[in-house]
Amino acid sequence: MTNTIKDVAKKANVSIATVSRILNDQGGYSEKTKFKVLKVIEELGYQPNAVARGLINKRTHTIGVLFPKLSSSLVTDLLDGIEKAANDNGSSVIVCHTESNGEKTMKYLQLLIEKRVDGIIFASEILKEEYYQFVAKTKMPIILLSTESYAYPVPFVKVNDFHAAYAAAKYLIGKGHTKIGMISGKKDDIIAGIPRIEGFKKALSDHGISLGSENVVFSRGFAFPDGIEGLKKLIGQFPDVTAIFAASDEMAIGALSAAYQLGIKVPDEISVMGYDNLNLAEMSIPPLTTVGQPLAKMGEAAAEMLFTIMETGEIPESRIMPHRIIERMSVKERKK
Amino acid sequence: MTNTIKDVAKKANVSIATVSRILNDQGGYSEKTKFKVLKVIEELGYQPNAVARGLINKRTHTIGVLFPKLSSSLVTDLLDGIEKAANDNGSSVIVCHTESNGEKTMKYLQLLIEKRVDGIIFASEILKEEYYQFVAKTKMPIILLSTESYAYPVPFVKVNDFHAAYAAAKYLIGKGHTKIGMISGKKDDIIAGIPRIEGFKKALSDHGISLGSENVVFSRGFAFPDGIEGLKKLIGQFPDVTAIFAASDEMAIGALSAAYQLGIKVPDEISVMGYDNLNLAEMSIPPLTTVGQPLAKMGEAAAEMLFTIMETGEIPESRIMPHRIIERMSVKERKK
DNA sequence: TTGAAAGCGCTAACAC
DNA sequence: GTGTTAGCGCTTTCAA
Repeated sequence: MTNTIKDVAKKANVSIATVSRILNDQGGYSEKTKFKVLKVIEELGYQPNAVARGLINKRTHTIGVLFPKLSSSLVTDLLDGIEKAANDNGSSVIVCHTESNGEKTMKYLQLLIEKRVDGIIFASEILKEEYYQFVAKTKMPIILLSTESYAYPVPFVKVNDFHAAYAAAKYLIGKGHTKIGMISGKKDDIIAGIPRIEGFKKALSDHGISLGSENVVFSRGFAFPDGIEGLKKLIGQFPDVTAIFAASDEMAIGALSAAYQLGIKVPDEISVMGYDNLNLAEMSIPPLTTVGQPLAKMGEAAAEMLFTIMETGEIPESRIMPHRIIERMSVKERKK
Repeated sequence: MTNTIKDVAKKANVSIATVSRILNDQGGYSEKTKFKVLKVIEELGYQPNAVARGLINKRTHTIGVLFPKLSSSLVTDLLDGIEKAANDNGSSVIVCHTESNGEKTMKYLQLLIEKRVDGIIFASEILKEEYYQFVAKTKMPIILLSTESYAYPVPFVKVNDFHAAYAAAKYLIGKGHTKIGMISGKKDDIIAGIPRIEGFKKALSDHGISLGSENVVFSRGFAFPDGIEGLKKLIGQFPDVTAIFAASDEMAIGALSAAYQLGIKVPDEISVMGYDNLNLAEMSIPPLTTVGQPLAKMGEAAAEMLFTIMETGEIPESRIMPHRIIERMSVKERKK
């Protein structure tokens, strides 16, 4: 069995209180005792039991993160930031993979609550009423990451999707394009779907570019195959298109692939722009021009907001993180 | 404050022992009491405290995973499998990002031990003596994932890199290539470096293909830029090369990019083969032929081995997972 | 079928 | 400076 504070106390001929004090640097002991105790700790290879500490301190130094899926670099980059901030604050992170499944999500939420994590980060997904009520009841701190709630007062950190999409379309217009299409994600996704579509449309109409139903193609999701299909469909309904804005990098890369298959040269014949700035984006042929979200920073911010809540008890303000156009090689200036 | 078992007991007019029994389905109570207690639990929204349970049961239902980096789909796929298996076994997973840094690794190891996780998965990195001794002392179960130790008796799950590289080279030979180059990873990496290089060389020599120092190019790591540089260097020192085996998919994709920049057509002029079968591999242009590791399955296996240890106390056998050639479009048959 | 009480490993209030 | 002791929220004997 592993040694406990009792074993240390006994072997050092002091009380457990003294050992505890030394462990927590609280003062109230002589240098001599400290030295003696530390020596015994060393000899015994004693490791304080964080579970017992958590029970009494009501602080587990653990936060929980819920993701709809794990295998995507979008998630990984967010996680990277979360983990970094957590580590800097002496906390660990438990990852939960919900598969966008309501039952699984509830199960995980319950698990995290039972484990008494210090807070929860809920990422990249709609916060359903059921979820919200469940955690609100426990008063556990929660932050939304890369998503937001219109119905509940939960602080979030994300990019402004409308503005970012607007900026992307504007960039394309600035490059001389007027026949611009969009491969959008899910039409009814109120976080990553609608705002990007609306931002795109607004940019076109603000710049006097006419726009019909042929300009936008809808998909089932935001993945690679959706981009392949998207491009084919778009070319079919809008043959004049010279530039395409895809609602995710994976879709943009799918579009690149489809274009290649069809013998369409990017960016010479068609320009393609993505959204996310995943690692992928610099590895594609040609490297993808895209609108970047500072994913790692967003993850960090979310975790830090959680720590703020724990320390101050105050609910922090939501944070809109800046997006940025990342210019690479997939968009070409179009001569008039 | 959240309710405790005491509150439930009081409100239901029973002892906490009875509530505990009902919570744990242990029997020894009437249906009537059970019903009454369950009702109170419902009313109070009571959530058992897993921390207190962990303290007494000496089981936290949490495992820790150490990764050198988080932002790579290799890791994500492994994590995906680990999370799945953990969840199926009612456990959570804590992720730790070591950055291949010895100090950080030790700190994380200590953290996990203090948190009394049920076991540790150590992934994709050399198990240093210091690490091993530290966890061995605590008798905490540990599994190596996508790495192995020649010095210590720690069970592992991984692919046989030598065999896999051999298979890749043989595949290229089978396609009629005789001028075959390799963009290897780190020359002194005894897990992912040397075995792949040796497997590659062995395949060539077994098939009567002469082989000099110009056939292999070494890199600093296994990343995208290493692949770009690698291809350029290889072409420089081995201009006749018609097929290239890269020691990772990211490097292979780097090679694809470099070839594109140099105006070299893949697979028409040069065939390229990768290693890992990441998601990336099917998104490249052309889609990448590669040797696949069953990453998610490997993660699952590692987690399951951990649970086996906890249940039986026996150290399970290491598992060599099967590799597989994934044929896509980046390799072309060469006519004699 | 149920309850009282000890104790998991630790912290903190109080006493000396 | 140091020790004693009462819990944190739970499980588990032992008795009744």
